[in-house]
Formats: sequence, structure tokens, C-alpha cells
Amino acid sequence: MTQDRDSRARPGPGGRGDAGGDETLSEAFRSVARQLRETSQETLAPWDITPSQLRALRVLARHGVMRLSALSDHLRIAARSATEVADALEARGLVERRPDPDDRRATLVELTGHGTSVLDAIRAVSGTAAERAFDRLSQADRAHLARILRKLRD
Amino acid sequence: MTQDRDSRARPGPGGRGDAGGDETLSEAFRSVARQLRETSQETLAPWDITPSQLRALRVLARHGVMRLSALSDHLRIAARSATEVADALEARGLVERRPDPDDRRATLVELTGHGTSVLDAIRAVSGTAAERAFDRLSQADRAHLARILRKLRD
DNA sequence: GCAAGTAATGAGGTTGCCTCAATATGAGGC
DNA sequence: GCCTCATATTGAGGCAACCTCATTACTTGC
Repeated sequence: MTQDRDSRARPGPGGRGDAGGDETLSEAFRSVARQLRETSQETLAPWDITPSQLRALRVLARHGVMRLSALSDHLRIAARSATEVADALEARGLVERRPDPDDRRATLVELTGHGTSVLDAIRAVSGTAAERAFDRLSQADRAHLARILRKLRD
Repeated sequence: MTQDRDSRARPGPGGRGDAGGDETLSEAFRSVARQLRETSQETLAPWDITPSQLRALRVLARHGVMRLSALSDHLRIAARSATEVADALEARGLVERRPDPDDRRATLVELTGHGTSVLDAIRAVSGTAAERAFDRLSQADRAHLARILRKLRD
């Protein structure tokens, strides 16, 4: 079922919450991540896909056809969850499944032409969707953030 | 219903996923945020509370008794969601609701003695829970990250 | 005194994950 | 060849942390 459009968030208008040094780093971090997801969701609404689905599309575009298990590795999620993402993308005609000729237990996923063009369209809109949120950072800050994120991820 | 213990995550052991410059900033960001949440969840398991609930406890500890609407403002979530957090905390005996004498529509929430001591106990364990994940960053990096997060949040 | 606004909550939904079985197949041992 | 064990995907079911849209109680401004 194609998820209903129009389910974005938008808490309060002026309420600025705890902006001070009130929170811990991890709380602030999660808070920003949530904002990001919401923005991203809004941007992607026209294409009827979610941020997670976009991530999968990008992985497939970059690395080409792969097994579901490989997809789950790339996305760093459980295998079962990769199946779900693939289901959603397949339902939208953005990817296709086909049996792996080398191993009949496995299934390969691949971007369709439509998937490729949707991804291109999304990329065309302002760099990369919610990436705009980072525009307010200086180039140096962005670089620094990227480095920090890499460290945090191991 | 006190949420079932034992529902933490743990994808794969060795699979390291896309660690390279593969992802966009926002994707990397969300990925780290997810990790953080999982770690945090594990740390909090002994007290049977979730990261979100802890956040609420901290707000209440810092600002004292307040209305539910005020709590939702602080947490930057919808009013309805604050009700849920309060429900969970109340069920665990960590906070108490009482009617606001100044406005009979409103409800005040307040930390109980138990809530205070649980919060203290949590604080005692390694600074602040999943905060340990940030230990691998230098002091300078942490400061920088804090600054960046504040900017991102507006 | 009454319409209009506000506080909390019931009802129901979404995203994005997870675990724990099936089920099907591949691989190595004997 | 047969059997056991490991691996790939998926069905079933669950959870966290949110959300929106009523509904019910009030409070307020005119």
C-alpha cells in the first residue's frame, strides 16, 4: 500500500523548547536527527518514498545489483528489515527482484529504469533533499561534522 | 504495561556497512543517531525506561513541576506525545500527575522521590548513559559538535 | 451568557527498526 | 547418496517514538 501522503510533522510554531545547554550531547543529537528526518520526509513526499527507502536506492545506484543480504549490510540493518525496504521499493517499481543464478536461496535486487530516473530527479532537487539543513553550516563545520560522524560510527 | 525487557538490537557482528564517503551527511547523521539510541536503550534497560522517558525526567528535574503542555514544549514534541511519556513514567512511579489549581483543564507533572533517585542512579552510571559513545571524541571535537548541533537546531 | 480558544486525552496511524520461527537451499562429512 | 549444519529470505508479531484528528472539559473575551 502506497503510504498516505500528508503525514508530516509540525509540532509547535513558536515554542522553542530547551535550546540551552540543558541537554546531553546524545539528546541534542537525536533531536537534530529527528528534525532532519521530518524535513527529509517532506521533501520526498512528491515521490512517495521515505528517507530509508532513498538510502537504499542510493546504495543500489552506487554499488549496482546485489543480494538482499548485501543490502542489509550496506544499510546496517537486520536482514529482515532489508526485505521490507525492498518490498516497498519494488511495490513502487523502483527496484526489481530476481533470483541469484549462483545461489538459489538468494535474491538479487536491482534498480529499474524508473528507479534510476526517480533517484536522479531527487538528486536534482537541491543537492540531496534534506541536505539543505546543513547549508547553514560553514564549509569548515560540515567537514568537521563529517569527520566526527565517521569517528562516532567506528 | 511495563515494556518487555530484552528487546535490544544487535544487527551483525562483523559487517561494517558503508563506512566510506558513500553517504550524505544527513544519512550518516541518522545512522549515528540510531546507534546512539540502541546503546542508550541497553544502558537504561535495568531501570526499565526508554531514552525518551529519560529526557522527560531530566527536564522535570531541571525545571521542576510543570504542565503537560510545558513538558511537550520542552521536549519539542506534540502535546499528545507528552501525555504518553507521562503515562509511562507515571506507571513506573517516577512522576505524579496532579490537577493545576490555577486552571482546571491543566494537569501538572512532577518527579516523585523515586523518580529523583532513579535519575540520580542513572546519572551515577558513567556520566549519562550512552554519553560514553562520545568518549572517543576529543574534548575539542565534543565542543565543536555541541556548537554544530546548536546551529542545526536553529 | 456564550462563542471561541486551550488543555489533556481517546482512537488510530506511520516509520523504521527488531526478534524469532519457518522454508528453501547449499556444503561438507562419511 | 544421505545427513547434518550453515545461510538466505521471508511470515508473523512486536516495540519505540512520534503524529493527526476528534472529544471532553474547562477558561476567556465580548
